[in-house]
Amino acid sequence: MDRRQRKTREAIFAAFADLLARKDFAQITVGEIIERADVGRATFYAHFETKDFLLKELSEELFCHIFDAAKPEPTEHRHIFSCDAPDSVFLHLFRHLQKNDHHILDLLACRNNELFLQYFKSNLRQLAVSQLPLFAPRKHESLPESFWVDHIASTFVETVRWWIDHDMQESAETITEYFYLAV
Amino acid sequence: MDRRQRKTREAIFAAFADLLARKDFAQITVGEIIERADVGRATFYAHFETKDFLLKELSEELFCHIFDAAKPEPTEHRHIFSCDAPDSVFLHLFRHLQKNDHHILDLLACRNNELFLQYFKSNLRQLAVSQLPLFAPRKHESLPESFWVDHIASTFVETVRWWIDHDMQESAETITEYFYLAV
DNA sequence: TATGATACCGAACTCCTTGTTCTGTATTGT
DNA sequence: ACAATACAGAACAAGGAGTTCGGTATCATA
Repeated sequence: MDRRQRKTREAIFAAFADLLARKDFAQITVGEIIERADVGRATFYAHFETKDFLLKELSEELFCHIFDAAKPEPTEHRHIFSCDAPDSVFLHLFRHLQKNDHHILDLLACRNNELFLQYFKSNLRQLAVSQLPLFAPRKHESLPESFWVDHIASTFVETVRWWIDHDMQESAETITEYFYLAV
Repeated sequence: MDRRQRKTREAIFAAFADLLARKDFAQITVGEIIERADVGRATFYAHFETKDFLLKELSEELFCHIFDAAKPEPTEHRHIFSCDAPDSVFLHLFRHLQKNDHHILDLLACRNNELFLQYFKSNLRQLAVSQLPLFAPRKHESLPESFWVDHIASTFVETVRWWIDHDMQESAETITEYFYLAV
């Protein structure tokens, strides 16, 4: 890709993420984004069809990053990600989130972004399916799998939100413990 | 309150709820609302400061209705609302929702309405606090209460959403069972 | 039934945001 | 050096939000 394109794209992403840390998605205007990104109006629309597509692409990029880092390698066996193992996949995720290196927390803290949540949960569901046997098999048998998977994904998101609302004072390990206790 | 005011207010609420069943909150314009409600533009703004305030007031009215119907009477004892009791408060809620008599399901199914969810969860948290001792005391002791309460409220909302997504084929009793198993 | 207050209608208006189109300029890869 | 392409920036049309105002209908009260 052209270096100019890359720089413009990154500038828009950065400006957008900055704004998301400050205000809700719905309140952010294209005018603000291009001003902060120092980019022409036509340029913005050459890169992103609409503001919603910008959020969509940003979400995809963020999750591609965080979930690739968290997913277990295919060569590894599942049992090392068991609930109490210190290197649980979810502990990895919580640790990754704690660093907030890609503004994911800002997107989660900001409300009015159902699209973002859909991506998050969609990725989490995939993860949950692979981890399903590790979650209390007793429940697993008496609940529809889709319900169970949804519940794990939702609980993860809500756990992170609770963490954010409490200024993330707990360690990633403690939060992981809460998560496993709740789910 | 003046009869004219009441009628106008109700017409706007009805039109708004109708539209919410069809499209997302963000996509609904004031023009559509007043056209469907057959009400003048200035009249709308005489009743509701903005479109967001309309959602706010509608939410308040809906929850006032549904939670007043669901809350246990102060004269009754808490223990009759125990987990397995057929007249659990949450079963009441699920039954009430199933009827969808006040368009609450439409508001839940429609995304992009974080404000509505805030009201829902706020009410649910109050309910959850009063029901707390009935939820697996083992967990209760090892988790912060606010986390626990949030988790119950969130799980309820997500359970309803799962129900909606699956066309509400399950009975209210079955969903209540799922809810208690998950939480 | 007369009257003053209040709610409503509807049109015109301003302001803001979105998304498009255009011209000229700068940067890229070759 | 050159052709392609990405950019800036301004001007533009379209549409929604919220306001203002003069005229009309409905209310409560006497």
